[in-house]
Amino acid sequence: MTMRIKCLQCAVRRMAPCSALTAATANELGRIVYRRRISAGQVLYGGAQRLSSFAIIVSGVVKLVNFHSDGRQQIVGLQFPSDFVGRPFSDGTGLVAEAATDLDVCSFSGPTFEGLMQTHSDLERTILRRTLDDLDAAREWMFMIARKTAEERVASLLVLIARKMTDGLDGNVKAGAEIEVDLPLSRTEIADCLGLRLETVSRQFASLRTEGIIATGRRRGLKVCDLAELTRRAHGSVDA
Amino acid sequence: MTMRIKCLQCAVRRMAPCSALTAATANELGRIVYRRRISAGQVLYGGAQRLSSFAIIVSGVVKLVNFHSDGRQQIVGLQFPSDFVGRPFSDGTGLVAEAATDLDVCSFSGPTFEGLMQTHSDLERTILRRTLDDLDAAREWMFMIARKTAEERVASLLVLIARKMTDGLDGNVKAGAEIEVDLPLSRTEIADCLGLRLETVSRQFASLRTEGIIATGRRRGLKVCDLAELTRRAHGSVDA
DNA sequence: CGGCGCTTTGATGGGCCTCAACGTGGGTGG
DNA sequence: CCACCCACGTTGAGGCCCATCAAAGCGCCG
Repeated sequence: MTMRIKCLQCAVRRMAPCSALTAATANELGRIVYRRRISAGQVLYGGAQRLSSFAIIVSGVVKLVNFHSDGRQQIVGLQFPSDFVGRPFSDGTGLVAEAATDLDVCSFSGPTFEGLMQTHSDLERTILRRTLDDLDAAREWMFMIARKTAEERVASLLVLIARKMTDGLDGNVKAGAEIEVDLPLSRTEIADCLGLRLETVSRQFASLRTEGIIATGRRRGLKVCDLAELTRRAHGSVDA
Repeated sequence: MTMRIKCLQCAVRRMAPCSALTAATANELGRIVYRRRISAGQVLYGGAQRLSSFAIIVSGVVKLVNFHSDGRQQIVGLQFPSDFVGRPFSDGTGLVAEAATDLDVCSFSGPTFEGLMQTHSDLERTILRRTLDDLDAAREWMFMIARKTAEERVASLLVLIARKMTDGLDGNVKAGAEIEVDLPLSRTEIADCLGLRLETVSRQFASLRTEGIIATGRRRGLKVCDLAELTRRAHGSVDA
């Protein structure tokens, strides 16, 4: 009951998967959820311990990393507030979900959540829809990595981040306005996202900066001065 | 009834999604399925017509292509016999599923199949599991494209194809034996898969050929002479 | 202040792309 | 039957984009 009330006040309620559920299922979820703060660098699932838990992000960003034995690595996905994080029905596939920033999440134990999925088909359907969207996004991202130039990739990612980090906010995102965000990723992580090296990313930042399209703050600060031009440089958008 | 009998004789019965269903659901599916032959180049879903249908591949290979307005394109997935082809709950995402070879499929009309998914949760669960596997595969593939060298990519794809095209066959695949397959893709399509240009693919074939690891037949013929070495060159495998 | 992590900038080289020409097999029609 | 064509594959030469190696700048914290 208290849980239900909390959910009504939740910052991501409109977009989160829970909003697509029947009242009965939402109620069940409310009984098993626990709110957690997770600090940057912690692993949500995967890795050596074969962690298995599920979460809905309330604030913060999660990165999905594909590690390779020889040291090469690739970030294969990013999850933002209201996204669902977890891999049902698997003991991990070499993929690691790691907090890129500090997080607030609604967390569920693995077995409990999977059990609920089997008895409540609306929950299962919601997860299926999310998974299909993730799959579409992954394939868009693949195109970006395989076929776009370094500038296009950096621009694409910045547009994505700018959009994800500002929606949910009040009408601050009026077209043409400058957008200021704190990047959730380091230069190295951006490079890991885009299939580039960090030096290349840095050079692309410098290039966009001298052209007045973006401005960079001290550490992870970013100001998008000309979103329209940045979008143009991206030559097509990605979705997640 | 006749359908059920046909299913019992189906070549992909063991691995296809239908085998994971309850008898009742399988029966329902049997009532709406129709067997089709599809010739290479035809579109299964996506594209201008916003086609929506679902299929289980009995024989042949389907490619999922991401087209871009400026001509760039990328193959973001391959589907082999027993795989499920379709995109539920969407009118297409710019992705096109196209027959890479002639196909035999069990086909279902879009709305009918989606309706069945909503009333039969075991079907929905099966599709969810498939989708999760596809997502894992897509992310493995992403790593390959982003981080592997040209030789590693070509070797990875050849290992994948050799495996997919020979399993389901009788014990022909004894370790160390030579494997002969007909490639389901042209050089251009292979390049589209791997984020390379066709000339680069051709050169990698030449290099592997002179080293005696593979031999190439007249057109699409391929003989893997040393699967162990080819696997080593791949530096890690991909799954679909 | 000095050490450390992250970012920036520079110099150089290599891997793959690009453009171009040639080879080859399969189908066609006179 | 064979000359012709066309799609596809192969091979070569050159150049560019990005990786690599190296060093210096900058903010942060002890």
